[in-house]
Amino acid sequence: MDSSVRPYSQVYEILRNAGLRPTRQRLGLARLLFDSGNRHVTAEQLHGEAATANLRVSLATIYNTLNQFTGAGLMREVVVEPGRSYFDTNTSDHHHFFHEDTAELQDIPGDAISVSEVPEPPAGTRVERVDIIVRIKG
Amino acid sequence: MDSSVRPYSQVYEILRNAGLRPTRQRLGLARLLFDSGNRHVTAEQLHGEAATANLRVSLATIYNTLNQFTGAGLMREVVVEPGRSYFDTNTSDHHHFFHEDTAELQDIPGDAISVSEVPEPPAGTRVERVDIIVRIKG
DNA sequence: TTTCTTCTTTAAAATGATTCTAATCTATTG
DNA sequence: CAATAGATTAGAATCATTTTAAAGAAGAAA
Repeated sequence: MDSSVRPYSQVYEILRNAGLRPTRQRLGLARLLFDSGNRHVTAEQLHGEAATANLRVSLATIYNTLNQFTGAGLMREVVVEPGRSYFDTNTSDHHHFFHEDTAELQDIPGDAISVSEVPEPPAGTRVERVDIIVRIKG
Repeated sequence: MDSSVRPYSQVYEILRNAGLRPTRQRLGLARLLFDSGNRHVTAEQLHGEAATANLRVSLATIYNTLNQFTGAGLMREVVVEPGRSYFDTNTSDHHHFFHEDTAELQDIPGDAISVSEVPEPPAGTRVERVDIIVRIKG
């Protein structure tokens, strides 16, 4: 149980359970994403962090991985701005503040917000998810 | 008060009030947008409609116009999907259904939805707007 | 009207985010 | 350890949107 090995074992399981091969790049990215609380990242951001962490990963792989993680339910995609995607490691039922000045996303804590009445969806459809974005300015 | 002139007079005023020169393309687009109830359009869609209506407008002008109308408060931009922008002619306080299958936007009628408690924004910020997207599937 | 100035439109190029391609690697299985 | 199925990569391609610079139209002044 070497201390340099332990950090990997957690994300290793996450990947196995998601049916994704635990490759070097996926393990590294998973560690960056899941080892430090809830995170909101763009592909470019994560690419930069990977470089800083001496993890060589191409941008294409960042996109693949982010999409695979999202597909596997490990992350959620949050759309707040045209032309940029944010990925959120918090998959529980929650909503967001979006700082229009800094383009940063922030979780709205706990039950600090909720919808009083989810409206009846049009006939023949079902509600998949409700997204609330509270846009704020400095 | 020729019937072929009347339709223009309404949008003419809209543009004047917004401080935008009533050019041929802006008048035409305004008519497509505001003359038939609330609409949700993408730039490409509007470009197609303009062509159908024999209004020659470049795509760059469609984008310019949509952004100017939005800046002037005549429309609202609704972000639901990465990589595509919807513009809504309904600027009143309301929210949306988003059909994930057809990628169509639909207004949530009247007060059929509301936020019970808008959470306290982080210190030093104010709430600019609250967007609710109810994602539905067929 | 004619002219002048300013704002608009436009085609085409540029940009930025994301996806695809096809070749090269690597994890897993036998 | 060899075979194979899946993953990674650099670079090209794509798509929506913005910019550029030049030509065109609107408003104001004369």
